[in-house]
Amino acid sequence: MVRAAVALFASRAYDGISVDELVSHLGVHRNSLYKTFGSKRGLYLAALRWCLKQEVPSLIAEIGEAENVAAAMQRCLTTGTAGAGMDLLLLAAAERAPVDREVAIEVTRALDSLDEAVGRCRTGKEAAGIMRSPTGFTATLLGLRLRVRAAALTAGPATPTLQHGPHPS
Amino acid sequence: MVRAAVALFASRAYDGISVDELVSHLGVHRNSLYKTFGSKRGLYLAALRWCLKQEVPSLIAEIGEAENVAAAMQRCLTTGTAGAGMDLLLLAAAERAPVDREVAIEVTRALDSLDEAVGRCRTGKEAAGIMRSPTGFTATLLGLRLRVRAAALTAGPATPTLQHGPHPS
DNA sequence: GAGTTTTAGGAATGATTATTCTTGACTGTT
DNA sequence: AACAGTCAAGAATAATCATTCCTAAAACTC
Repeated sequence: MVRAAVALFASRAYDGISVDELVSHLGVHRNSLYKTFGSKRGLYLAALRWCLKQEVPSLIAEIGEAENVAAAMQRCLTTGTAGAGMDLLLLAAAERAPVDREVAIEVTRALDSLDEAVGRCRTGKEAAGIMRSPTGFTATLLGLRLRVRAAALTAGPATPTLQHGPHPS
Repeated sequence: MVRAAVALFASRAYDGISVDELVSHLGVHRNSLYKTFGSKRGLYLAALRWCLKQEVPSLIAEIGEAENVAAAMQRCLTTGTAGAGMDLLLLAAAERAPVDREVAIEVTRALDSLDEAVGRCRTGKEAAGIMRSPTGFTATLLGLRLRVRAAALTAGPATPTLQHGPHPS
């Protein structure tokens, strides 16, 4: 159930998802939603936390197994659940974190974990060009995913998952 | 007037800004808003287009005058109106572009212009490490600004404009 | 200075929102 | 079989949303 909520909250902005849409797509019905999570925001926070708890270690593992920074980026952008997970992180950072302190805390904690993983990784010091800190890796990751999402509507809905990858070869 | 709309739309998500808030912060009153722009979305598009038309050349100029890629990044992140302008671009890309095709077209055009400027710049080929295409520069730029915004609420409102710059020295 | 057109200001409107309440069906216990 | 409690399903509620309409004031023309 939370997984379906993650997919919905990752697709559009928080205010663009109505409770009616949640209960119809989640199978669960209105009363249980409020009984279990208290409010729409409660469900959102639960979805965000569940998503980050499983997404951040997954991304860290991908980074650790990559042989260089470019490969790590590629892995992060193409790993299985990265689509919905990273989109939710992206939306949370862009539109909820500035107005919801708990979301901000959750988001910064996740991003800091990623930074630390990049710094610990043996490929961390390879990022010497423009990204002098591991923050740059995380920022580039989010920025690339952002561009893919932003361009999705311009070329028809038949666009595959990734098109603007960092290295086409 | 459009400038004030840019500042508002850059601060929160599109659905989080009500028309009441717009007319009270813009000085102009409801009737003229609908007479001039037709709808809330019309005003949003006008604000986005006005903002991009003046922001993108400004960023391109900053990139062109920088002596290396790191300096270009620093310039882009600290230039005068970059705050509101880049925040609006960021929010438009994250939450409006996936659901509004005209916004998507506007955003991708702006980002592609930035890419082209980076590629033409004499410092473009310096980005050899992880960003093998100029797209990486733009992505990192957006990602860094995204992190600053996301972390703004975690450490109290007294945080200065930039804290997570790419190189603290 | 009178008449006409525009403009401001705010009160309706109708739709949609998140949340709660009521009603009816189902389950477990004795 | 009878009763207590849980749960689903949707109707009601109160607020807010974007948008339109109406009335009065102001500005411009002649």
